[in-house]
Amino acid sequence: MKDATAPQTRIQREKRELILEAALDVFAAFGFRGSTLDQIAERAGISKPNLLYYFEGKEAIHAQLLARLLDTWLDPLRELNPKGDARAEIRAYIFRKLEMARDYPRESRLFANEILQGAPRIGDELAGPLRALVDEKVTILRAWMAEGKIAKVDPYHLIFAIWATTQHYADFDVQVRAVLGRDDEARFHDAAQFLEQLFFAGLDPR
Amino acid sequence: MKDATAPQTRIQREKRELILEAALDVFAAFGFRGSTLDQIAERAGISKPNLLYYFEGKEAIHAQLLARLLDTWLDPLRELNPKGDARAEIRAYIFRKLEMARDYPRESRLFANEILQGAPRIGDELAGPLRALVDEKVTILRAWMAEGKIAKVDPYHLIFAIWATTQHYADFDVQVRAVLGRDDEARFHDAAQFLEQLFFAGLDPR
DNA sequence: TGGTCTTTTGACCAATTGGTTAAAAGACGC
DNA sequence: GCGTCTTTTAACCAATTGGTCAAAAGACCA
Repeated sequence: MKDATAPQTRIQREKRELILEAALDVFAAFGFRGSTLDQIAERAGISKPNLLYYFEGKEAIHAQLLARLLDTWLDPLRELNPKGDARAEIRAYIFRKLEMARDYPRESRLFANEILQGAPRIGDELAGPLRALVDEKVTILRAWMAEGKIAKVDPYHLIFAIWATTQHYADFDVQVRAVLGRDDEARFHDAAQFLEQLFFAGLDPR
Repeated sequence: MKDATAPQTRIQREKRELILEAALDVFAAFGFRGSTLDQIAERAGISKPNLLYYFEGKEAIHAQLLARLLDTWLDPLRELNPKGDARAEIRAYIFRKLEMARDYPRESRLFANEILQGAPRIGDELAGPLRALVDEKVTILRAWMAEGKIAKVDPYHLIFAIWATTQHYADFDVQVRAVLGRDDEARFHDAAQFLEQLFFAGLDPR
């Protein structure tokens, strides 16, 4: 085995998935260097040599997780439609990002860990595809601003603000929980409502 | 030596400071588990046994850094003055936080790493003093909202949004740089201007 | 200059790390 | 039931980890 390309049997696909699932837990919590193969193997319920039968090594598992992540992470931004209504499009983008923070917090933390550590493994991805996509969407935002559809603000920092405010609920989950109280089920509903107000009205009293 | 309480000689104070400085670099970049004493010793330019002459161990160095951090991290929020002008106070708070992200990015990342990993060492600090401080300031924000000084929004999520948007420039620095281009010196100026607009007017076209 | 206290380090240690190997145990078609 | 291929693991391994120790090297003052 050990060939990552085209896993064949059902059992191979399942085991690889099982390992990636366990690895996501561990890498998201401790970062690449802070995670160990023993931890991952134990969480996956298999032996370490068995784990290494399915993946070439620690790097390979991490790389696979990052590749998958990057593939879907930017989907919400890609969907920003220049032909749609400006406010509706931005609102939808914010909500999609917030949903991702809610539904895929481990992926968000995996990404946060990688960036915090200087993006040693996805630096090229950031400078290339990510930057290109952002530039493209910034053009759309600028057009909307020129048409008077939305306020004239720095479009780059607008995107950063959307990333920051939404991902915060995944990455800083422990802090949010500590402040709001143990299990606030309305958390994401309240966050959505707040972000809507913040981005579309600011703190100006009406 | 090895007694953390009351370091006496000048040389002791300097060496401990040197070590903490090096450790901040390393812990901020790799998190607790991803950092090694050899790394820290090398960056400090001393031998590992020498490092362990000044600190009890890896935990002790990390604990000291966190203690220091927590002591100053919440200062900006503490300064939010209930007797001041609502908008001016919030604006000042945002700017102070942004300044901290600019001037102390390593501290911000150290904190981010700790939270990302589930706050195993400062969980009590979050549930205790942090929560209490936030609750206190939320009361002030609610009063301002009742007086019509600022819009009625969820005050907790408002604080989260300020934390998220400002710390983003320290924690996700690599990503910000990759998107904006290598060395955008106006970055923090633009960020300040944008945040002012976002929080005090939103995206409504004027 | 000698004596004491502080500071520094080379040599070492047990535990853990990522990873290998060879052989055992299953799975599966016949 | 048999032969082959896949899957699993016990037993290792070299390197790195956090940490110790005893002795050397400085610092400082009489």
